[in-house]
Amino acid sequence: MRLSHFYLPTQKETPSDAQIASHRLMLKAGMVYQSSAGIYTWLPLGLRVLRKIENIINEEMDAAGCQEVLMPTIQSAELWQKSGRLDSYGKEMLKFKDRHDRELLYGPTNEELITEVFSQHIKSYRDIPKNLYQIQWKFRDEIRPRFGVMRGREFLMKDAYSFDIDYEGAKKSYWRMYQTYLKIFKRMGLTAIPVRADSGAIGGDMSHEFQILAPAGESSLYYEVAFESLDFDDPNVMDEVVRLYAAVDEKHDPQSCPVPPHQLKQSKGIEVGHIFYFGSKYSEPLGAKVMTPSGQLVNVEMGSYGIGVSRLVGAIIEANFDGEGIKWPDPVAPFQVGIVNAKTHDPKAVAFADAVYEKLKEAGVETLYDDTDERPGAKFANMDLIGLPWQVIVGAKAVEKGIIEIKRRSDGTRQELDLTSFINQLAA
RNA sequence: CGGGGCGUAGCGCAGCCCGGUAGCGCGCCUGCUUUGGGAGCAGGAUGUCGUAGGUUCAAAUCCUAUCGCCCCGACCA
Repeated sequence: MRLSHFYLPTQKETPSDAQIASHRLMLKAGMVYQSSAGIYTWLPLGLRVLRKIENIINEEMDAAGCQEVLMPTIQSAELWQKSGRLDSYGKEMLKFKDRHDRELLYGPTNEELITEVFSQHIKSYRDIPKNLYQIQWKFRDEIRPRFGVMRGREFLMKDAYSFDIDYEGAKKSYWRMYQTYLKIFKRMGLTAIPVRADSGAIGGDMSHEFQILAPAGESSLYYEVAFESLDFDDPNVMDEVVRLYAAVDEKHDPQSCPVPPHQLKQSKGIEVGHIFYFGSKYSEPLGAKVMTPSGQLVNVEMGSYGIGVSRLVGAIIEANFDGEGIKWPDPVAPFQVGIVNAKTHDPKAVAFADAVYEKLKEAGVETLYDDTDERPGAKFANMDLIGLPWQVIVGAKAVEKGIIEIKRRSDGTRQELDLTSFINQLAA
């Protein structure tokens, strides 16, 4: 993509509304535009990151045997009456009426709807277990939205729902998701700590929140220091993770905590995922029953599994930035490479940079080519701000010797080499 | 929902107390110079001063109402 054709409204000055780093950087880097309190327009750069995150989630969910569906954002209030949540969910739920005076709502979550969808066709134990998920916009009318996309009113969420014949099956589904979540967050370059949690309005017995450690986080949690030295590539890591202690502060009782104080750490965390087991809480009132092998009709056993997709964009930035801007982990970066031609006045350098761009494109590398007439300093500052993992700088040596300068955004290291070597290095 | 703050050019702000018809920086446009870390000079464009009433000869400024946004708290993924 040529920058001259790309809509990237970066800003030099810090928007006054932004309090935390990720919010400030997302506005400065031209990723989002605030349309209302807690409601954002995603601009091209931000949307690319959102899509990267969605893709990782899709891949891992599919690999875990789940199937994607897409439910509507607007739901009938009638359904929520059956589950009893129409009133209990409270003012966070946005309700309105259509022209026929029928009450509708903008879905804050989808347990009711998915249960109905499921029970339309699934009647036998032979058809389960199943795990259906979607990535869809939700609306929760927060009292006070804040921190940009980290606590918006409208937000993109992956919500999955498992259906099993009995508790044993449901437990298996639960732990499969637990493991899948660790993989998903790891692929995004994050270390997520699964903490025991309250199940809140969703309800249920077994519940874990997945927290990213960050000072800007809104949750307070306690965890065993051993979490910090976990090797997530170790195949046995699951046993280890499950054994370790971690809890949100409401669930943490210093009296009964099994971990001695010197092995316990306290931190702020950003909740990026939450999984629940809730049995027949929704299947019973909504009549979702299946036949067992012995011919009995039983309420299906359910769990639900959320990931804050749009929140993750903010959370990843909170975990990866410096004074110059964002430092995207490779798997979620909007582009892998940014090309800066530092000699826009030199036709040979322009031709060289054009060629570099074409070759990277041919090699299938996602590239943003700053082909504008800005001065080098402005281009460098802009590249650092938007935080692409690699910067390719075309300067005097490119024209003379065919050597390009490569800057790694994450640690600032630079190397000089030819383009082919760089492409090979990317492929490795 | 309680407490506080702010709405003036695309962004950041001054002007308001003490009414006299709007300004600064960045950005944007033109020209010349410049060209490896957000350039310099010269010229230029851009405003229903959030909205609606009111007071006044005259309102960005004073009064009333209203809408929006932000911060702290409580609440929440």
